[in-house]
Amino acid sequence: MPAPYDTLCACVVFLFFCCCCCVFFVQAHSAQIHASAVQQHMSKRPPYSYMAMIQFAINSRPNRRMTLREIYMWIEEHFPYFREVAKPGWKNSIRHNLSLHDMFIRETSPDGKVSFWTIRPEANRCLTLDQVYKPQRRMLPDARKTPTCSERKMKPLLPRTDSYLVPFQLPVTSSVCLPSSSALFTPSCSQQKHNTSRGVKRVRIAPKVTQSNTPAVVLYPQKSNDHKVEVKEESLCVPIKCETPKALPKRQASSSRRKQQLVHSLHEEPVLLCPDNTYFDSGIASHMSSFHDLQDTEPDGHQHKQHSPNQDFSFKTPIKSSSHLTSSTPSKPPSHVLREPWKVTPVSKGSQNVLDFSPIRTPGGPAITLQYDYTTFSSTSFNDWPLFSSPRELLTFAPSRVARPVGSPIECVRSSCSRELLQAGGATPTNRSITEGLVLDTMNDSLSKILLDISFPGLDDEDLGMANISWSELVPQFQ
Amino acid sequence: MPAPYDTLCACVVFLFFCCCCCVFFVQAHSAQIHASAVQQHMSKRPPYSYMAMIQFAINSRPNRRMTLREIYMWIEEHFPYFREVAKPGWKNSIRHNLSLHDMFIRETSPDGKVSFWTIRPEANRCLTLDQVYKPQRRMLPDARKTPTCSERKMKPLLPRTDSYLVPFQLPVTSSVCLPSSSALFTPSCSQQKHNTSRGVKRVRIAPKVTQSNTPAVVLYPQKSNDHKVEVKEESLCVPIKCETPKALPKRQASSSRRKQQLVHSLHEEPVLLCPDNTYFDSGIASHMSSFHDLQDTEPDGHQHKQHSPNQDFSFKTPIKSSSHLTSSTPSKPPSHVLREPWKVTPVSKGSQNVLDFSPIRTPGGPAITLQYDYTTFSSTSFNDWPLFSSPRELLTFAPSRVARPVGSPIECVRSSCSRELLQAGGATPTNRSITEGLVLDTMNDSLSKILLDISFPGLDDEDLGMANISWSELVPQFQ
DNA sequence: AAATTGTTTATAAACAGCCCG
DNA sequence: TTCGGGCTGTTTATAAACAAT
Repeated sequence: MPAPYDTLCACVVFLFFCCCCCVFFVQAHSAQIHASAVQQHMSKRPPYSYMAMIQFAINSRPNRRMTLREIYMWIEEHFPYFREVAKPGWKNSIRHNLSLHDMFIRETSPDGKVSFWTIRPEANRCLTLDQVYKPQRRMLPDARKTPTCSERKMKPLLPRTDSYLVPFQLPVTSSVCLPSSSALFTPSCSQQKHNTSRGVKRVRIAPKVTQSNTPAVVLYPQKSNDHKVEVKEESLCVPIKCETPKALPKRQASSSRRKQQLVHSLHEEPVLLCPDNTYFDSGIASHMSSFHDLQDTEPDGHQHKQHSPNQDFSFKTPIKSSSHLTSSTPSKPPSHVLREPWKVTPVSKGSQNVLDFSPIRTPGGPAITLQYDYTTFSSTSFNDWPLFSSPRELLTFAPSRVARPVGSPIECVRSSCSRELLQAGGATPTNRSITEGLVLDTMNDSLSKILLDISFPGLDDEDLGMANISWSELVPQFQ
Repeated sequence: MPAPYDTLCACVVFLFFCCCCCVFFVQAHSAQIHASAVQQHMSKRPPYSYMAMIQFAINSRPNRRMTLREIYMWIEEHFPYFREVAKPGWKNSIRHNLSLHDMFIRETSPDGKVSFWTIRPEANRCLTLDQVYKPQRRMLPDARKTPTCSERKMKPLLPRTDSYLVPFQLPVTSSVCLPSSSALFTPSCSQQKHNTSRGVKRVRIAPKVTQSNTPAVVLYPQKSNDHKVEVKEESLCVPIKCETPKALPKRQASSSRRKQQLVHSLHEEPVLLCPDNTYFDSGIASHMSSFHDLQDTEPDGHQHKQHSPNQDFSFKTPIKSSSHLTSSTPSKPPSHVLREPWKVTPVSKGSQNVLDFSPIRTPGGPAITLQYDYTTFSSTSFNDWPLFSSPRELLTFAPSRVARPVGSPIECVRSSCSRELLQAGGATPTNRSITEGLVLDTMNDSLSKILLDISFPGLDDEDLGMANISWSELVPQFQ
C-alpha cells in the first residue's frame, strides 16, 4: 500500500531537514577547524604553566632577560587567551611565579630604575615556545573528557600529558645501558588511571644523539595545517650548551621525592667561567658550540663582578601610605632558599648510615663538599647513573647531577622547571594515544642527547592540544 | 496632672524591660569575657601562619621531629580552631607548607615506613608556642575593624601585627651603635596607613642581652586572666644556640627585596660540627650553652654521615593507579632550591660592578666564595651591619649573615620563617595600640640578644588577638 | 579500593616599596 | 613638594590535581 501523499511529503521534509543539518554540521565543522585552530590560540588557555611561559618569554630574547612588563606583553602576544579571556589575575600569577621559583632571578639596572628578570643559567633549559609548540593536526572529538573535578573559573591545573618526547642528554663517555624500552619506562607515565582502560603504554627510547651542536631541544615539525603558528620572533635562541662544571660535587641527591636539595660547592674560586649565559664546561670538550648567542647585542652588558658591593646598607624606608588595588607587594626576602651552606647534621637519631634518609635531610652546605674529588668527574660512567623509573625522573634530574663520581653518593638535584615540561603537551589524560614532543636539554655538556618517545598504542601520532576539545567546543551549535 | 494608671504601668514595664536588657547584657558581657577567652582559643583562628605553627609543633618535641599526623594532632590540640571550626582543607595547607618551604625537611625511617618532618637546623629559630604566646588581657570592642577587603571563608591572610617585640642578637664583639630608638625604627612598622590616623608610632629598643644562656626567645608573662593557656607540654625546647660557622662567606646579600639567595660555602671540609641539632660556633666562645637538649632521648639517633650513600639508584616505579580524593600527591623534586652551586655569571650586560644588582642575580654557588677570607669573620664589626629600616628587616636578616667581613659585599640571606613572626601578633591593623611580644633568636652565637619593642602610644599594653573582636562577636545577642 | 602522605600549580589576596603624575 | 595611585615584588592562604605509598 503506497504511502499517502502527505506522508511522502513529510518524509521529504524530514530528509531535507536532515540534509540541512548535515550540511550545516559539515560547514560548521570545517569552519570550526579553522576557527578552532585560531580559537585554540586565541581563547583557549595554553597548556603551559606560568613558569613555562615565563621561560618561553625570557628565552625568546637573545640576552635572556625581560622586564615584567615585557613578560606580560610577550605572553599576551603569543597566548591571546590572556589578553582576551583570562581574568586580570593572571598577571598576579605571573608575578607570583617569578617570586616563588628561584629559577627566576631579578637583575636591577645600574641606576636601579629597571629590573630585569632572568633565568638562573644552571636552571635554564632554554625552552622556547617553538621548541615545545606542536601545531594541532586534527580534532579529537573525544567527548569522554569527563572532568573528574568541577570546572573552575580559569583552568584550574594544567592537564597532565600522556606522553613525552624528551630529548635529553646522556654521558657521551659511556654507553647507554638503560633497559631498552618498556621495561624501564612503561609504568612511568602519569596517567595510570587510563592504563587500565587503554591498555599498556608503549615507551620507546629514541636513538641517542651524540652531536654536540645539535640543538638541545628538538622541534617536531608536525603537520601544521592552517594553524597560524604564533612563534615568530621566537628568537635565535640557540640552545646554549649547558655545561657542567669541571668538578662535580661529591654528594649527589638520590631520586627520592624529597624537595630540599643540597647545594654543592664545586669550585674553590669564584672564577668567572662564563661571561654571559654560558655554562661551565664539564671537562669534556664536546658540546662547546652555540655559546655565541649569549653575548647578545645589548650594549649594557655588565661584567657582573662576583663580589659586587651591592647596596648593603639598603635602608628600607617604611611604607608611605597604602592602597589596596588589584596586585602588588615587595620587600620580604625569600624564605625557602637554602641560604646556610654550613654542614649541619640534622637531629636524626634512628639510623647511622643515611641510606634510609631522604637526601635532603642533611641540608649541609656546598662548602662541605669541597674537598671531594672534583677530578673524578671525567671518570663518570653511565653506570653511575641512577636509573629512572619514569620520564618524570629523567626530566627532574638536574643536568649537572646526571654524572657523578663513581662511588660517591648521589644527590639528585632536580630541575626546577621540570614539571611544566610534563605538562607542556597539554593533552588531557583521556584515552588518547599520542606521541608527544617535548624537549629537555639537560645542559650538561658531557651528556649526549636522547630522544625519549613515549607513545600510546591507540591513536598514533595524535596531536595534543586539540584532544580535549569536546564536540560542543568544536561545533557550538551542538550545545 | 498625674499620669494615668496604665501609663505608669507601661513605664514600669518599659523600665523593667530596660533593666532586663541591661542585666542581660552585663551577664552576657561578663560571661562572654570568659567564653570569649576560651572561644578565642577554641574558635578563633590563631594568629600564626601555618609555617609558624608547624615550627611550634616540631619544636615542641625534644628531638624536633614529627610525623605529619603528629603535626595535625599538635595543632588541633593547641589550636582547637582547626579541630572545630576550620575546614578540612587546613590539613592540605599544612602539607602544602611542608612541601613548599624547604626549611622543612623530611626524614624517612630506616625501613622507609615512617617519615618524620624536621626543620633545617640552620633555619630553625626554635620557635615554640609558649615563646610567642601572649594571653589576652581584656577585650577591645573595637568595632572599627573595617576590613578593607571582603571577608573570606577562612581568614585569608594573617593580619599584620602593629608592633613587634623581637629579641634578636647582635654581635657581641662590637658595640651597638644603632640610633637609639625612633630615629631608626620609627618609619619601620607595617601599618603606615594607621600612622596618620593614630599618630606617631613609638619604637623602643630593649636593653641588649649579652648573656649567652638566656633563652633566645623571651616569653612575656602577660597577665593572663582566666585564659587557659594552651601551652602545656610545650617542651623543654631550650632554644639552642644557632651559631654561625667559623668563617663567614665573603659575599653577603644586600637587603634588597629579592628572593633568591646566594649560598655560600663556608667550610672546605664537611666537618660534622654539630652532631645533632647543634649549630656551628661562630668563633666566639659565648652562647655555647643549651646545646644539651639536642641530643635528645630517642635511641634511634643516626650519626648522619655526611656522605652517606643514600639510595642513589633510587628506582621510582611508576604509579599504580589513581584515585582523586581530597588531598594528596608526592614525588616531584623541589624546583625552587638553589641546586647548582656553580658560579655562573648571569647575562647581565648593563653594569660592570654589581652594586646595582640584586644580590641574587649572581646565582653562583657557594663554591666561588670559598677563597675569600673566612678569617675575617672575627673581625666583624657592628659597623658593617646593614641598618634596618624596619623590624621586618631585622627579622628577615639571616642569623649567619648579620656579621660580615668589612669591605665585603653584603648578601642578606634571610630567614625563611621571618614573615610569620611579624604576623604572630595576630592583631588587625586597626587603631589599637599594642605592645607585641615576638621573638626571634637569630641563632648566631656571635650575636647578643636585643629586645626590640615596638609599641604604639594609644592603648598601651593592649592584648592582641582580642582587639579585633567586634561587639557582635562579644555579645552574640547584639547581632 | 580507599585513605594518607607528599608535590606542585593556580588563584586570590594582603601588603611593602617604589615611581610617577 | 607632597600625595595618591599604579606597578612591581614578596608572601601566605586556599583549592585542587595528582603521585606514591
